[in-house]
Amino acid sequence: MGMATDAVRRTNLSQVLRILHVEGPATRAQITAHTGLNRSTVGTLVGDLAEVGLVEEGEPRSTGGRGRPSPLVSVVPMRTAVLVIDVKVDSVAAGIVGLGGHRLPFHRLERPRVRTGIEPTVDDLEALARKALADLPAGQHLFGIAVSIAGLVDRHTNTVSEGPNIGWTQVPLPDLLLERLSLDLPAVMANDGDAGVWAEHLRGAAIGVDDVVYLSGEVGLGAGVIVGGMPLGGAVGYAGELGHMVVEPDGPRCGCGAQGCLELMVGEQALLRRAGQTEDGGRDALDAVLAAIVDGDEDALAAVARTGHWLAIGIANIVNVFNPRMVVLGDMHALLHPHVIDQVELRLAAKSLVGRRSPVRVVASRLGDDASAVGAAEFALEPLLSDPLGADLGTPATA
Amino acid sequence: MGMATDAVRRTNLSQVLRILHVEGPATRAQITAHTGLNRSTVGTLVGDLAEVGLVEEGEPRSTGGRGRPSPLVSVVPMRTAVLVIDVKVDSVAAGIVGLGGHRLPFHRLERPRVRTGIEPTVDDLEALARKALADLPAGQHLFGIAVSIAGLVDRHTNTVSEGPNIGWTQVPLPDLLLERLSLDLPAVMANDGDAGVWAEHLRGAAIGVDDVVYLSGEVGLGAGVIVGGMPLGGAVGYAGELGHMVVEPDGPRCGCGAQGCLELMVGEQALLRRAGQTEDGGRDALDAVLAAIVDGDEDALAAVARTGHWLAIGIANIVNVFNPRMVVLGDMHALLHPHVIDQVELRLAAKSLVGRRSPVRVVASRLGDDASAVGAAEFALEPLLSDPLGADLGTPATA
DNA sequence: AGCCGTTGTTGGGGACTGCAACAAAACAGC
DNA sequence: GCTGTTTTGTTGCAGTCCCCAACAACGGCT
Repeated sequence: MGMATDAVRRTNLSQVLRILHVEGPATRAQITAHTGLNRSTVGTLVGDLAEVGLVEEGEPRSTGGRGRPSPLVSVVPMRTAVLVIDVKVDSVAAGIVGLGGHRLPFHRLERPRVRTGIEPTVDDLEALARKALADLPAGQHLFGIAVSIAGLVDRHTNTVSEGPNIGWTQVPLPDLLLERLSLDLPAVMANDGDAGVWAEHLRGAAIGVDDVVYLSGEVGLGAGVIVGGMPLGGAVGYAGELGHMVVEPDGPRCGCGAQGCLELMVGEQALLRRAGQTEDGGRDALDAVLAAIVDGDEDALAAVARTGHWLAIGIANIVNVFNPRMVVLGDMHALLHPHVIDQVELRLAAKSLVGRRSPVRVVASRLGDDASAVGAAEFALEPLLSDPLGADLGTPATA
Repeated sequence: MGMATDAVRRTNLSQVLRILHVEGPATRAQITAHTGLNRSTVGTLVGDLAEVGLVEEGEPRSTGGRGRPSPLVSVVPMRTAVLVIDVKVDSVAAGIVGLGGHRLPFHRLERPRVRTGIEPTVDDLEALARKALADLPAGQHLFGIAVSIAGLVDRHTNTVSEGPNIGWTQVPLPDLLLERLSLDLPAVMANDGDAGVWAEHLRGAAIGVDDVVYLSGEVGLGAGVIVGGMPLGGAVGYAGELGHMVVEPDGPRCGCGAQGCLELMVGEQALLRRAGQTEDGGRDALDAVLAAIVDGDEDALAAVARTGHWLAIGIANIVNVFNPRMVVLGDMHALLHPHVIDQVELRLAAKSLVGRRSPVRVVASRLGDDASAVGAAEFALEPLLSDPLGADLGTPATA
């Protein structure tokens, strides 16, 4: 891979667009300071990006300081957008996310927790996607489609290799959807944990933190990891299945074949069972447990403490493995955060080789339910951000 | 960080030197094919590198094919070298490693497994280092010093934050050594597992494999991880402490404060205890157990099977976490490899969500004892490889 | 009103790579 | 033994991109 001079231009264009995309509008002067490039260079770069319609210039506004006012440069939010599909266990959603992270309200559909087949789900997704596409003003460019799903995703083939809690195998979901929608667009699919941590890293609780682990308990335990600012993928994209780390070899059997996987010990079903609720009570049962905790109910407190115990073991392991600066808890575990954080921090301080020496912040998610969708959208936009002028900007929507 | 045109030159020089360093001598034509750069560009790049003495040109030699013979370009092995110090539990060593991975025989000193203090060890290291430096022909350039050590290494401060099996805390080992040797050189220090996996990746069992985990059992369980071709470091360099992943929460107490850490279950002491040897028998006791296995001794076989059981659990966890293409076993576990591989592969196929779908090769180390030293040397050479002309080539040795 | 400081713009220069033509060196065939 | 072919290294030229310096624009401050 030799590097030619044109790679310089590509890299610099990419950097400018990425700054505007991630950090919001900025003046040319700020871009200059941020990149270290020359004023004149930044000028031409912004000009090139403006020419293809990716960015635009606002009116010069006085900042109160001296000197010539600098116009704010910002991305054109909906000029290029992606269609996002989010497949969770308890709900499915679709929406439009534009450059700069601007997003229209998602269309979300709660659904019963039965192991439904593929077809009914795809039906739902198609309907939601059509609603989302209807939001897109005619003439706007659709750059791609992004799917986030709770399951193993083979990133090379864009197929769901298995959703242990959904019951699918080898489903080329993006292809199915594109066919249903009669669209021909680049597609990406990501595991919900991988997408979630990327979102929290770019626009959530972990902004500026380059080593993060995200744990998000819905029915299983979704997880995602960022090391050195880059998503951890592994050989085929299966990395980060932290929920299937065995922490109790004689524990209950897991659908994955092992016994005592972390997700069995800290998952929703375990908590509900410990609290005396029906395991499959879903969100209602969980709310009941949380209310009981607030009321000081002893059984509920004991149940949460038990979950906290295992969560602390799991996080301590994770800290020893990844030495992150931050652990973000999403979904159910975000709700449990205030009730388990003491246990977790105590264990990190006392019983974790790495946690004792390298401070770790354990915080709740900031993006909540939307994290995985936002992250998937960012993955889909990546080709555009890497090569702003070389990437095909997509066709104007004509639906 | 904006990219200027000079970065192009730096990158291309770096790439050419790296090719020669890692893959050995090559013709200009091969470099051209490998980099995708133009013939003329490669010519000037090689010329620049030759001018500062980093590479040299051999005689043109006919390859038997048609066409003008191309002279082999190769790095000048000992022109720039690093002094490597390797601190293991059972031995310490020092040696010289030159560009291209060429190394003079290491000076290794076995030592008793007592928790010796810092001073005696540094005395030994100084003596070994002086022997190693004496190997270096006068006039050769010493580029830096590299230390590999079995313990937590803070990569920002170059200190040993703790060697659980050595009993040190907060020791700035490279500084101590440089002072003893009256040298003033750039220093790097690395955890033995991190160095080991880097070595196996560049010059050992994992060449060309970009997602690798290395497990090396001496007294504890050293580990190192490469994800996407880059070493896993984490926030301060403590990542990869896989030996302190808790796999048996009610298990024996570990020096780290937790119970049931993996290294307690698969480490040398556990094996010796299970086999009826004294726990601190060291290499002799281990050899006895290995011999007993070959003889078919039932107790020994049972002991190894028990270790294999836990190793399989540990590796299955690791595979779920990292989705590697390869797991390399070093030191004691390399010796155990033939006796445990079946258990490990069985578990990966049956009880690992990721292992079942993404093939993992579990192999024995190829570099053995020298892995960590070789890897540390590569870390020390990194600045030179990244910026061949900008890096200070160091002063000619005058010892 | 005039000066100052900051910012954007423009023209020239330098560095680097790619391209094309030419030279060098060995093999194959007659 | 000679010539044509093939592969490789080298040289001069052109294109691209960034940096630099000078100049212009513009609002605040005195």
